[in-house]
Amino acid sequence: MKSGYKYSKHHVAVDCIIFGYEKNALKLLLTRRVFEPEKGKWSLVGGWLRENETVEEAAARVLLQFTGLKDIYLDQVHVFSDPERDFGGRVLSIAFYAMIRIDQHDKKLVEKHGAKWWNYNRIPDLIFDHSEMLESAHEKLKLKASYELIGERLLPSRFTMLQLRKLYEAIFQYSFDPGNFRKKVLSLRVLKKLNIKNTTESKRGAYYFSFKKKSEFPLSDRIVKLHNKTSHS
Amino acid sequence: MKSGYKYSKHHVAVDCIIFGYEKNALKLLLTRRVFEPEKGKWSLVGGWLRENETVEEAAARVLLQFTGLKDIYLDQVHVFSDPERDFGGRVLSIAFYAMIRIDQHDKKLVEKHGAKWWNYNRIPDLIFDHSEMLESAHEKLKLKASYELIGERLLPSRFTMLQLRKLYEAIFQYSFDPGNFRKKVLSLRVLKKLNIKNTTESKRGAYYFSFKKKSEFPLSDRIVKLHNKTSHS
DNA sequence: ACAAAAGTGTTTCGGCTACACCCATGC
DNA sequence: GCATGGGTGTAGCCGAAACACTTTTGT
Repeated sequence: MKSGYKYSKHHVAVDCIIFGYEKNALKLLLTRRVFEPEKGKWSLVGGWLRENETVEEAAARVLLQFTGLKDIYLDQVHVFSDPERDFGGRVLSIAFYAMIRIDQHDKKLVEKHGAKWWNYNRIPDLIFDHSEMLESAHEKLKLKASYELIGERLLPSRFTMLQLRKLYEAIFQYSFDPGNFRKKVLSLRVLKKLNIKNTTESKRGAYYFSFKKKSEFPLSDRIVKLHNKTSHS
Repeated sequence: MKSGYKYSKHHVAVDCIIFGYEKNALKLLLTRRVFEPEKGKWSLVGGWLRENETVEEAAARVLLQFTGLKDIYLDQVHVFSDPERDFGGRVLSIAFYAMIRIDQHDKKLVEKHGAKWWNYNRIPDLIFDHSEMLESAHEKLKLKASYELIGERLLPSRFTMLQLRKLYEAIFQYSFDPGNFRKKVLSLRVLKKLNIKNTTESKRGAYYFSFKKKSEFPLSDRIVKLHNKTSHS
């Protein structure tokens, strides 16, 4: 592509921290690096940025290639740009984190690329600064999860309150009070209770929930409090 | 610099959203673009990434060049990478926001570069996607200011509670209750009251405050609550 | 006298926490 | 019967919000 600029150019990569959730455990998709340097070592899933795409498109392309999934949730984490970070030369890397539903992805693609899902609390050593990227991504995930109820992109389409809570406990490494967690989550009015019970995880059986679609949100939820609010002068 | 990689390379720029604060108003440093395309139009302060520096170093270099200041607070905002975003060719831009004390910077440098401080609510049209960058930076600034007391890097070394509150009101575009704001801020225990009064902004006079240095934080502040806390199993 | 900011006190409200308690059921 | 998760209720605490009120001083 043409460019009128005459300054130095740089290799740019995207690296994806791909979170998944299965069997009450937070997971991460890692791959063995297929070229030198550090060939064969465990690495985040990444790829090179091409001429005519945004970094988001590059990350989505990499995700598609490794999981067969489109329209995956992606969010920029940070740019890592230490000139020495990649032993093979100066490479900027833009880290993204993604959330995918493990039950939906293409396992054969994962195998084909020599990738593997790892339990989040047993991650092997990673190349370069990938551990640092992972940590930043985890922080960002926690921030997001503290602002809004996540799970729609990690859990199966229906799930019990226990499964949702275990997801949060895995993300925050913290035990939440079951009753309080339930009340808080339900107060957000983003879930709907299904008339189906899961009986595999408890004797009594627990109702399944799913995330409401946009069209299912009632229009009449309270918009403003009924008393005065200080407004800007 | 040597590189073993054989993939396409990209122009990479940094653009800085430089916040300042003066006369009870939030300000932004903008410059006139000095080369084509869009020469002469208002733009964020930016520069090209060089071979042997991080993007943070590039941003700091640009800041030094425009303000004469070192050790400025800088934080990554977002990467903007639409192939069409820069009319002159494919350029990735990494946006940073910075906070500087207007009273400390070198005004001659600003003039020399044809830059100018703008009142935040009267920003002119900006080139490319710079308005979008600005908006993202503002969001990020608000997030930071909601988590911790900022002002140390924007206000003079001593300031009144009124000045601090006006800063927050400028950032959030919202009027805060003076009494409640004061109590909240003081409860954070990060400010110290000086024995000097400012009498220019009120008849009665208001004590100056300054941010505590690290060494001034008491070691004996309560660390944990004295009752049990649910811990992770 | 009055306006305007400084600074303190008080009441109310809502959300979070801890925890008690009953339910349903498989073992 | 008992252990386990499901699910509901409630008392206490704490911080935010609203707002009253006193102080000080320049005009």
